[in-house]
Amino acid sequence: MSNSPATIEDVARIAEVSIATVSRAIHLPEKVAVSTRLKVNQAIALTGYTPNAMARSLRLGKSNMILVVAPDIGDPNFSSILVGLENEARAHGYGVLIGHTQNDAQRGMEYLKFFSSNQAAGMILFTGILPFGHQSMTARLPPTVGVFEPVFNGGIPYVGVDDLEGARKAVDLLISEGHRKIAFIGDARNRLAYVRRRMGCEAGLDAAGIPATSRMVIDGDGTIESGRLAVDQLFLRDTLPTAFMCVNDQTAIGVMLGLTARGYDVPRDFSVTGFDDVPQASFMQPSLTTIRQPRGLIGKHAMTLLLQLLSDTQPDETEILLRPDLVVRNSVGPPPRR
Amino acid sequence: MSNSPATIEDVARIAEVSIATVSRAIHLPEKVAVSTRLKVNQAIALTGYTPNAMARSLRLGKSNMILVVAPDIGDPNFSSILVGLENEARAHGYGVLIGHTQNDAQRGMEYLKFFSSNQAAGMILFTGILPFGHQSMTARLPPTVGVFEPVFNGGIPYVGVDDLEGARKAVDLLISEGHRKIAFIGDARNRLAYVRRRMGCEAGLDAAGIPATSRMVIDGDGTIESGRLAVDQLFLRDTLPTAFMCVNDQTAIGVMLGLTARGYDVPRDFSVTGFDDVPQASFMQPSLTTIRQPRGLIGKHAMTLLLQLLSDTQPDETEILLRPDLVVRNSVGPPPRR
DNA sequence: ATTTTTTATGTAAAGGTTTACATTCGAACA
DNA sequence: TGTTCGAATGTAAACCTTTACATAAAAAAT
Repeated sequence: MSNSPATIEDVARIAEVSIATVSRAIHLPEKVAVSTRLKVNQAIALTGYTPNAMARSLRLGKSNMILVVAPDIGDPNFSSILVGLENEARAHGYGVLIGHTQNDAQRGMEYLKFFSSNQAAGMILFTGILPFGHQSMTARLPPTVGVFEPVFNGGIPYVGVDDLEGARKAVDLLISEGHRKIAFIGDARNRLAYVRRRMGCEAGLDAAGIPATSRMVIDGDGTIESGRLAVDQLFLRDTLPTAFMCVNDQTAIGVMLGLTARGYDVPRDFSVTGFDDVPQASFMQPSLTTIRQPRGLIGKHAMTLLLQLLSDTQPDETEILLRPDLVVRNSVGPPPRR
Repeated sequence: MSNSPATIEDVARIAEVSIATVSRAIHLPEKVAVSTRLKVNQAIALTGYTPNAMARSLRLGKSNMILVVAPDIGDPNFSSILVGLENEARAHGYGVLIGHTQNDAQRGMEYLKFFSSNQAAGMILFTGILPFGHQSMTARLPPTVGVFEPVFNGGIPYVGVDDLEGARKAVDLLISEGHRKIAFIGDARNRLAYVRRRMGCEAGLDAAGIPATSRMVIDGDGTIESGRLAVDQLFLRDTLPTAFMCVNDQTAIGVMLGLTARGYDVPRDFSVTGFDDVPQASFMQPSLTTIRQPRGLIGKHAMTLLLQLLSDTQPDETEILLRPDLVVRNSVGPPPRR
């Protein structure tokens, strides 16, 4: 037992073969005679040999790490996807490296070092914006898969949820409860999620024959605070909605807090729906009716797609939209009779 | 512009120096003449050269990755610490690799490959148990720092919160509100956090001269469900407490749900305190009074400690206990008059 | 002016793999 | 028996750094 880790050479010496044979016994076992293979395996067991991944990566010019970049790794929405990503990666011998940008392009750029220095083979991106300052680099993009939002650059596959269908489910629930005056509370209009969710909402309203005059739209920035503000803005108007369909849970939580602060009861006086099903949603009082993102699955699919990309397999699809589920809780009821 | 990334040799050729000089210009700039340094830097800029981290690690026998192992990376408690860890690591040129064990020793073992294959230099461990099956491996432990709980093996530094002080703050609040009959709801008795928090609780009760007969203890497993069960168990007794001091927030949430389900109002009928300040705590109805773990700081300190270990500096301390803060919300009030 | 010291740079080895190519050996074939 | 082929193994180069050691040149000391 030496104190430094065993190398392929140690194994070769003990098995009385050349290092090439050891390497082959590991990676192309069918190319080496059964008897030798046995000797090699015994030697490996004896020495506790594990191939040095650095030497391997250097030789192969390929790393076995996947970089996962998110705006905020503390975000609960992010962390549950991470589980799916990591499981899938590990199952294929890859490790997961994480980074967060805080929406700072500078920060994003820093993570590119992992590619130029060969430390990562591919990237999972949680934001629609590529962390690239210079367009020039776009040419040498590492294999990348987007999550949640399509990446702002053609040709990058992404995995998300069918926003349109999800939004439709939410608005249909409200309509079926009898709501006719529905406000859509959005975040940023340039985000695809916004566009799609709003389209789903409008489609539902259209189908129910609800006139444009009964529809309201307020945009914020997707935070709890912006939900609160949206309520304030609406209360300045002469007509109020009976239901708030929110572009995400944070906004919905803000809306509920805003309504509660004004002394109203949800769902007696107003109904509220969210989108995402963040962990807090079930702990709100009342608990929030929302659309669930199948987060574990999203992670799994995204990683599968990336691994396909890395193995030069043409990926099956370039856009995977998973089916979102309506989670009925207690923030929706029939509109009050006035 | 070749399509393969520039190597040190490309830089050397352009700068008209040897590769050794380029390497030195990067790592020991003071050892190379100003004029040459300039030439080298220009060549680097021109080629966009980034050192190949694999070759570097191979040569140095050291990786620049830190493995972070947690039972569950989806845990919100975990993810906010991750932010602190990652920031500190990145600031020192290290990357963060993540893994989760689901409390499965087998899984834990898998992550050890990152060390035997030289892919990680050190480890941050979120559970008190080392992911080692064979004791024999203990000898060759990678540099490790524990978080939250001390690692079940002497000599491994750890960063956590002063449980005793935190618990004391919680129980003192309850006592100052007038509570005399206080139940401590715990998780597993063999966990150090349990022991310390309970000691803090008892110390407060002692100081207030509260007799043993007014103290109750129920143990569960730290989940929401076990909090609910604890309430059920207590209601089978002849004397009830007026306040529940819970070993963590999950338990406290369970207790609140259990009390609410029985038709009681918190804090009118019973007071409840938690420990941790998980994100949900502020969204409960009523919001939960609890002890905050300074998570970002914990992560930062843990990584600092590990980096010291890696640079062979004798770490300043071997146990860092951060000061926990009492977060007063709405789950505590005076005991009801009966 | 000569020797010694210091400073700047270069040469080459080493780190652990993988793999193209070369070699050996036995089996199959004519 | 001699030739050809295939299978199994070995040899050595390459991947890209860092750094001990050697060398050369310049500065300092005599």
